[in-house]
Amino acid sequence: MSQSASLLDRLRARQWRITPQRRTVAEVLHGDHVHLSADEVFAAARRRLPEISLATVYNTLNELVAMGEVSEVRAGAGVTRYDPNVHIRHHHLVCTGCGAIFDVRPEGITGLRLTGPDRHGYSVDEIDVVFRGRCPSCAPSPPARSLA
Amino acid sequence: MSQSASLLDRLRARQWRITPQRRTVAEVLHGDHVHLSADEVFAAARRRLPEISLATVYNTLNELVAMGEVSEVRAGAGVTRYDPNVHIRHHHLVCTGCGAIFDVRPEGITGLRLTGPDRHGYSVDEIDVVFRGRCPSCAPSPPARSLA
DNA sequence: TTCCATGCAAAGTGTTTGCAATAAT
DNA sequence: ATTATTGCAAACACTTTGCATGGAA
Repeated sequence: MSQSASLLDRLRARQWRITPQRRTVAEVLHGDHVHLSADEVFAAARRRLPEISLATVYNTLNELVAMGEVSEVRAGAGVTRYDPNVHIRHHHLVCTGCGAIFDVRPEGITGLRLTGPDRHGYSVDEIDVVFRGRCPSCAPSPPARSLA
Repeated sequence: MSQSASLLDRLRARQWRITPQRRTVAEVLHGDHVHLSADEVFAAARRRLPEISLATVYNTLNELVAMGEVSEVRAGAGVTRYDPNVHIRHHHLVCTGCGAIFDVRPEGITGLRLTGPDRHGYSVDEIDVVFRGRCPSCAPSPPARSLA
């Protein structure tokens, strides 16, 4: 269930320059079911290290993503969240009401693939699957947008 | 291959108030493999109707999405594209190099589902699948981000 | 004639960047 | 001592909004 080494340990192993700010961000991102937005990471980090700046949080998150230690999850329009669980292959279940996210390991995922013509000559590196629906709290069904 | 009725026809059927601006946006969005950003829609619309404003393009796109006649495709960081092909179920193949998008109908998609515990009590309304890779032009492989 | 859509420009988001001061190795 | 990181604030890209004008039905 848990990662073999903490994010921080993995960063040390990479000989990444550890600063109080980077360490704090890494600590905030510790866990298997964490999906925080940059602002949330900033808020949480600030509680432990009041002088940290938002720019540093963004810089750090971008570096973690570039290193492949954290992945970005696009939950919806303009909503980017950061997921430190990059070691266990998984996908996401997103609530269209409140934005809550769960990691999931769907059935049938192994059969997914693009056949010849549909590959369009691409080399496929990854497959992102996002299940969208309503969580128990936002229950009923979509807020029935009125239209036309 | 083609939609039974054009987007514009569908809008008329909905008794949507047709203005030159809305008609132009609908015309720009005509087709099965169209994935334009708001800016691109604006640029194309402007060629036909120079006095159209970007705000109107955004308003119109948002209304089309709310009506369910166009869907938003989140290709990557901050890139929202609009896809008028909402009648034929399909997914997307995105090039991580140039951002090119293709509609695809992957094999094995029907077996995809969340079993009990993984459903977390959600009612699942849709499943988005995005294949990411490199198109023939951006060929090789990822630009190998340097790190640590 | 009534009501709604438009255009404009200003205001909002969320994110990135330049640069001098500062800290990690 | 060297070199990279930080914080700040300004700059950015994208999107939304308020309001008076103009156009669709």
